[in-house]
Amino acid sequence: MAKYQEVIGWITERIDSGALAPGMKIPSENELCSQFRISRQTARHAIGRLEAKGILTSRRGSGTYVSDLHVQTTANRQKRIAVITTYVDGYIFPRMIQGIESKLNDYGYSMQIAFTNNTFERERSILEDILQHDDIAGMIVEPTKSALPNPNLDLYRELISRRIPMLFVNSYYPELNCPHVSMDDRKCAYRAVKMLTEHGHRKIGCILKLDDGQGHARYSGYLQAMKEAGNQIHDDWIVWLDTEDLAHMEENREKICRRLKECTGIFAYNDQVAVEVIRFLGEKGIRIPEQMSVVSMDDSDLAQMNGMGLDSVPHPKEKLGAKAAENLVHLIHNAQYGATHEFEEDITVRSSVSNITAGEQ
Amino acid sequence: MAKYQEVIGWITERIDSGALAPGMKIPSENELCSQFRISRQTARHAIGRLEAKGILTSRRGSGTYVSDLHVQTTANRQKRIAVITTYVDGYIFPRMIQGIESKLNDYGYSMQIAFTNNTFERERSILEDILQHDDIAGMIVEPTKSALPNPNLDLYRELISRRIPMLFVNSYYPELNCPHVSMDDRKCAYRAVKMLTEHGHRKIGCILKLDDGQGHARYSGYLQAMKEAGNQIHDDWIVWLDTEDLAHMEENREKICRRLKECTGIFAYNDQVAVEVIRFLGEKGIRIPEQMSVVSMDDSDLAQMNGMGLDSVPHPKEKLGAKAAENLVHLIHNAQYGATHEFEEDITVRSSVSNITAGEQ
DNA sequence: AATTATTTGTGCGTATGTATC
DNA sequence: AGATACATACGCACAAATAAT
Repeated sequence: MAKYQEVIGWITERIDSGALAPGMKIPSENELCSQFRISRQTARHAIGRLEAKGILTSRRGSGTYVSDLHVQTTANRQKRIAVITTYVDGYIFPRMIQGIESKLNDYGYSMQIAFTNNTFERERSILEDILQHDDIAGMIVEPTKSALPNPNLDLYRELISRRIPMLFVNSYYPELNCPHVSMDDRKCAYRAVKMLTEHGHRKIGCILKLDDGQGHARYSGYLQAMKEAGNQIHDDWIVWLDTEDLAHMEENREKICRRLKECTGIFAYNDQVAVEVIRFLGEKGIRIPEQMSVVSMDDSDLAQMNGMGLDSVPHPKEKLGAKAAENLVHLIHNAQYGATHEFEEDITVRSSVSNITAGEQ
Repeated sequence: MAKYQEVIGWITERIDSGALAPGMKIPSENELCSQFRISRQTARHAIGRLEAKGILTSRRGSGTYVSDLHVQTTANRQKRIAVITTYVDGYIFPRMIQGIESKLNDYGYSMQIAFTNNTFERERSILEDILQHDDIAGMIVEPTKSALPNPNLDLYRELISRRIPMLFVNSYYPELNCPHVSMDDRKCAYRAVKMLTEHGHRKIGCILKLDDGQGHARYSGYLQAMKEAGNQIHDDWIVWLDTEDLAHMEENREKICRRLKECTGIFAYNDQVAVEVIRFLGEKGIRIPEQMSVVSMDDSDLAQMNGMGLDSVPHPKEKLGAKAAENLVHLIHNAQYGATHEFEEDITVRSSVSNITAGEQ
């Protein structure tokens, strides 16, 4: 290894470790000479290389300084934000993306986007691509299967170590300690289930998603509402589904119908689940809301489609996307900014919940 | 002026003038020494500066060469495609975008996206942003109001002069002579209207969009089908709407109902228009298809929503997006590639068209 | 306000190593 | 194998800008 490369290594290490902060003066050429026992030309060679890279700045008569990090980042990293979501087509996603893009645009940022289809493989290849180019100013990520151990945390950590501001939406990876913008899933679920208990329902089942963090948070809201109302909870009434189940709901048809047979009310993970369940019940001749009350979350288009009048807690969609974009921009300008925000929404009342009569209980 | 700067000036001038073309070898260090009567260190200093900038490349034992210009440009322009569409939320857009992203990803490209909301102002600021950064490998653009004179053609022409491969989707700007991937709007509209004529309809009205190129092409398909069936065409039966009208359909309610009063069939520009018109008719007690047959285009979710069984010519959505992405990638590798493709689709038959009885004619 | 020490910038000489042709 | 060309390294001298005295 060449001597000048040793010097380069020593300086870059000290910068990375923080011993040499941006703006600080590095040892003078002569000091490096005696320190490394090299000639001044060799020291100059090392400094020259780092100066060409933009890492150091020399001022004649004064010294050589570590470049201001801000100058470096704004030069390298353009005003482009990488957005990663699970899906784009349908449900709440287009409107959330619309909210992100629109607000980012207000702040002069452009948006680069990719979709994981809720698979770890795609998430990994997207992150690898971003790491390879390393030319973005920040990231907004909707987690993939956030309730399962994520095999791509190494890449997320690498991005964080490169000081790329990162903000999660809808859910978050608890291991990463990054800010997130989402619904307050626990509280919103609590309100949805409370809607049922206030209408006299005691036997309330729920269908949840097991691989998303939201599923766990919403479960906790369900438990709270049930406990508060003094309702008993049967494990049989709680159905856990994963992403793959949602794509093949027919397979779970019998299980769901059997498990919820005794219930008078159902809390569905989201509108997509609610619509399927209502269809299953309808095929068995069970009418909503007369024979079964249903509450759900997200208040998507589905909640009003096909004559559906589903009571659902609205996902803020554009509003959430815009808030995420806004907070990320703040985070870019101030790494200490408290960017986490959770929306508390009230359930939109339509016609999928009825009062329980005494006889039914 | 420093001696090494004179050398730098001499070399850069010879590169700019073309005397030193990319890939050519520059004089050796020793030759520069005698030529400028300088020491070898000074010559090395000059070469080192230019090497750091990426203008020269030294190869030990061989010589110093002018950097291949191609290497420079591909280093700048990463594998990122800029996508511009009018909207993202709802209708056919999410699925089209999904198709683009997925296929681009297969080819190793990432996607940067922005939405014009079908306004020239936003389109302009998006294009300005792209021009400023100049770091994309190609563009996929859904035109904004393609049937109206576009005030942003200067920016498109600037992008084209920078040899950025560009492909349009859904429609195109006729002034630009760029390839496009879209439906064959004329032929698809022809088939939709033919569906009505084959069911005996003679008095067929249509509601078209005047500011999109598709509106004009679909009108031409309508004319062809009507002419072929020997049907008379009344100007009164043809209603032209623009983007702003679509956002305030109520304002056009009376006009539409009056104009189409005598018709037995309607060809709607797309499902969004069809749904509104069917709602207007329903409010006047006119039943579909008994009293009025309706055909439409795009076959979006709307065509099956709310008990609708709309006969509609399907927009290829994902398929179209994927084809656009694929053809753009071909265009990037071969500027002469014939990237234009028009999909011919057959109408999806549901239940919004009925046979005309002799008495009704 | 002038002086002085420090620090980087420019320039030259020499020597040895190593890859290429 | 030898000539050529770049890579690394040390030595010195002086200029120009800066900072401290």
